[in-house]
Amino acid sequence: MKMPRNARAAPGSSYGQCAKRDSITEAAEEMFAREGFAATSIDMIANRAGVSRQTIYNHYGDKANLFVAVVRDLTERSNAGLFETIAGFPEAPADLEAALADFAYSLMRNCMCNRDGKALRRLIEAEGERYPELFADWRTQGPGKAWDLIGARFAALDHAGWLRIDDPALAARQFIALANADIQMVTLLGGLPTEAEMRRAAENAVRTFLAAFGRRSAAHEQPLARSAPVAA
Amino acid sequence: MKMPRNARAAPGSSYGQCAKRDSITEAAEEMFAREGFAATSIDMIANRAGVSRQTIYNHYGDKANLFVAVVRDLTERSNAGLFETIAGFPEAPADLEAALADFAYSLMRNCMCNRDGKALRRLIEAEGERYPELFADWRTQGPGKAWDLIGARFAALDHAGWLRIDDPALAARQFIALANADIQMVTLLGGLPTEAEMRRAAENAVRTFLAAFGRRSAAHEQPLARSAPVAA
DNA sequence: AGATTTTTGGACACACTTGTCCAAAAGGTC
DNA sequence: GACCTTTTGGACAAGTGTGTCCAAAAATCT
Repeated sequence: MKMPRNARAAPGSSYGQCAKRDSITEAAEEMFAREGFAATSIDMIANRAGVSRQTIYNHYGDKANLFVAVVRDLTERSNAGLFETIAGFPEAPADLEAALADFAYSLMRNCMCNRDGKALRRLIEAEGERYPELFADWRTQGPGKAWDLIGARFAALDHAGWLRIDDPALAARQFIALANADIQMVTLLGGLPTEAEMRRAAENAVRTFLAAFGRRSAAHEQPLARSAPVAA
Repeated sequence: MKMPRNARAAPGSSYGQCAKRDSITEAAEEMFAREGFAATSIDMIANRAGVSRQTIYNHYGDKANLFVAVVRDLTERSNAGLFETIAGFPEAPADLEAALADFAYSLMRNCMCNRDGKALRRLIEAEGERYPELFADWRTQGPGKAWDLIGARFAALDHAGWLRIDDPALAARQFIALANADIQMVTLLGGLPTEAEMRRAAENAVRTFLAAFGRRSAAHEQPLARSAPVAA
């Protein structure tokens, strides 16, 4: 009985099939991200997945095919995590600075600096120019929407009197960029920042973001007395 | 007569030699950056350089050797351009916002978004994790020093009453990060932003930077009347 | 248990790449 | 022109990678 290959959570019958498939994609994600497309051989993937080489050809037919499957998988998971994280944007926080720092932290933790985010970023940097259509989906469905969504949240905070923001999407991009300021060097060289580094990066980013976009009238009488920043 | 290979600008005799060498490194830089180390073959480089394959082996002996030469070359040129650009940091500008925007623009134009910067970034992203020692020099001699230098300039502007900055190096990182906010998507996918895009990115970045670190007392009486940002 | 499907390992052809060797050609120097 | 160096092209061996074929083994379904 031939089973459809795209049924992800088939009940019992194709359990083994999906397990093999998943172990293959997982191994391929790791290897492609670490070594790049050209430097990763099918045998390396088969080895890491604990699977015969032929099984990979049975499932994916082709190295290129496996690669696009990996990219699609990574894109879906990455975007899903992104929107889940955005859903936790602070609504009407008691402490705006702390709430935004928490949000920035979880954005780093769950999206930019987790395994999927790192892998996807490296694949995009390595192959994005040669195969732009491969990542067109990611671009429009991921960051494009994220900027709008976060921008909308900022606009809401503006409307509620917490912030003063003219261009919400720009503010969203700058918020993320500031969060990246302290960790870009780590991620660029292939590493992942520690949780403490991400915490500090989030705090530094939000302090500057609020200095630029915050309304100073409410609780902070003297804008001069900003707390001393933590060296990164 | 055996000529030393490291004399870059030897007078007349080895003119041809250096021309060959340079055309090889130039071609290798292009190919390695575009295709990655593994996917670039010596024949492709020889072809692009208009040189026999054997000549490459005569000069560099090894593919790996050629690669480190490329990285070193790129690092040197990139860092030199970086410091040259930093030397143009505004001293006592009549219009601080315009001056900083010009500086951010030339930083993008001459460092982050030129050919060398793009090539180096891709090589680091692709091979930085596997060969960290290859890029250790770049990291300490390039961005590490740049942050300190730019930070010192910011500190001077603070001291002169133009800005209010607690952590100069952090401000430098955030300044660069803000400049990247609008162009990171373009560069990530392998492209280079247009000059107009870089101008707008610089203006957006500096507007937010000054909103966070600028002294509002001087000329701007009402901080509410920020000019409308330009959509990117 | 019997039937069906998937998986496995190994052999295979084919193409590509690296790095070497070498003799002929081209180029510059005195 | 004679001398020396570099360059060239081509042949070559060794290794590696891709993708296919196939029969035996294992797993799964009924």
